[in-house]
Amino acid sequence: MRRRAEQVEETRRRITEAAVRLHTTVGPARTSIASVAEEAGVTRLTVYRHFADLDELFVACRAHWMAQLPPPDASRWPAIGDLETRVHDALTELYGWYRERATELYPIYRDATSTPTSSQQARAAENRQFGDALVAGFVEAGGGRRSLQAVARHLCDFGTWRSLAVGQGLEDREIVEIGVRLITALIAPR
Amino acid sequence: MRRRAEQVEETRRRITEAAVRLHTTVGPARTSIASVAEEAGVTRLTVYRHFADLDELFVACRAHWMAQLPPPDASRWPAIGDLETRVHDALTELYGWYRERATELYPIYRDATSTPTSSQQARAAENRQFGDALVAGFVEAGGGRRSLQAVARHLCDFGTWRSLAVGQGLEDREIVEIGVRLITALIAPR
DNA sequence: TATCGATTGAACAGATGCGTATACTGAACG
DNA sequence: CGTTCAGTATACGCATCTGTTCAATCGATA
Repeated sequence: MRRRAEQVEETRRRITEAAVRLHTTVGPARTSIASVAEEAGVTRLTVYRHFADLDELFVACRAHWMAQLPPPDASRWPAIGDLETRVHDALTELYGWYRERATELYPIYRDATSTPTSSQQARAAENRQFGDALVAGFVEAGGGRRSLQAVARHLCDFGTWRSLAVGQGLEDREIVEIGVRLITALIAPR
Repeated sequence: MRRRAEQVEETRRRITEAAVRLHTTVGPARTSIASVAEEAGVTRLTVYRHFADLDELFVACRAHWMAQLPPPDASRWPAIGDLETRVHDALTELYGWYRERATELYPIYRDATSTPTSSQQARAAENRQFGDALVAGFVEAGGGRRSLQAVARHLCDFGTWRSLAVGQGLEDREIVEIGVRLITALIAPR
């Protein structure tokens, strides 16, 4: 029963991709089971057969979407010893990914509260990893370490990038430069 | 027909305040005409009689809400000649207002897309005024003026304050300090 | 006291979504 | 070639919200 299983998987894939399409366009808040079924060219019942609810479907979507173009790997950032170089390279990498996925990322970011709690926590944890990797080895010293870590996380947030890139029309290198200046200004003694 | 008019106004006020209560708690996205009517202790028909649709109601709410505790007046900021002092004082004032209204402001900020276009534009314009007043007289010179203006607006955005205050747990004075450092770092020659 | 008008109460039709049930189709499988 | 089962077609009951209609109420007003 090889071919049979393949067809089932194919259907599941079509549903998943239809959901991805809706999540990244109209957004999770307006993505109903009915609309997913229609988008996938499938009956509502078929969707129910594969996914218990929208949350389960969302988690599958997230995995599918992330696998296609994974975000930067922050674990390599701390290896860059010079902080200015590190912030520059890391933010360039991260913002490049944000820009590439901006239109798809925005509806999910906007409708974050319509998203399963587990996914919200996953995104928050991922963002924390970015920020912490950005200033790893530097937060331990100095009195303003709370601020430094907070700013690092803020700089790695999609909302921050979007505010400056889309909202204010800045180019990535300009935003990176701002980030570098800010971090170095916070490290430097008053 | 003085008293009669008063009672009509009273009903309108009850509806408006009920809507404010819903907008600032469950958010505009989940505020239906039916729920407003119920919250106001009034029939749906009465709501229809006073407001054509939810957008009209929202605009009335916004005015009512703003009148009770108006945001800072940015027009006085440019008078502060010393940039560091100006940024410090202005951000302290603005962030204080944000913190005071944070819980009410958040649902509106989150459900911004469920909000009438006119209100969205009004909020955007207001934010631009804040940011521009923050660095008025300093953007004209220097090559990084685009960045400076963009950063100023970003610093005055409710989303920025919320990211650092609520998301990262910073106190207002810490955020203000970050803003001051960032602006001065951008002004200072490389 | 009679009238005007804001508000009510009840009801209608329509849209959209949910979750569930039934019987049917058709192709892969043994 | 008959069984199995993913997917279809259709339907039901339930919930929420929408916009509209009609008759009834009830108080301020002239």
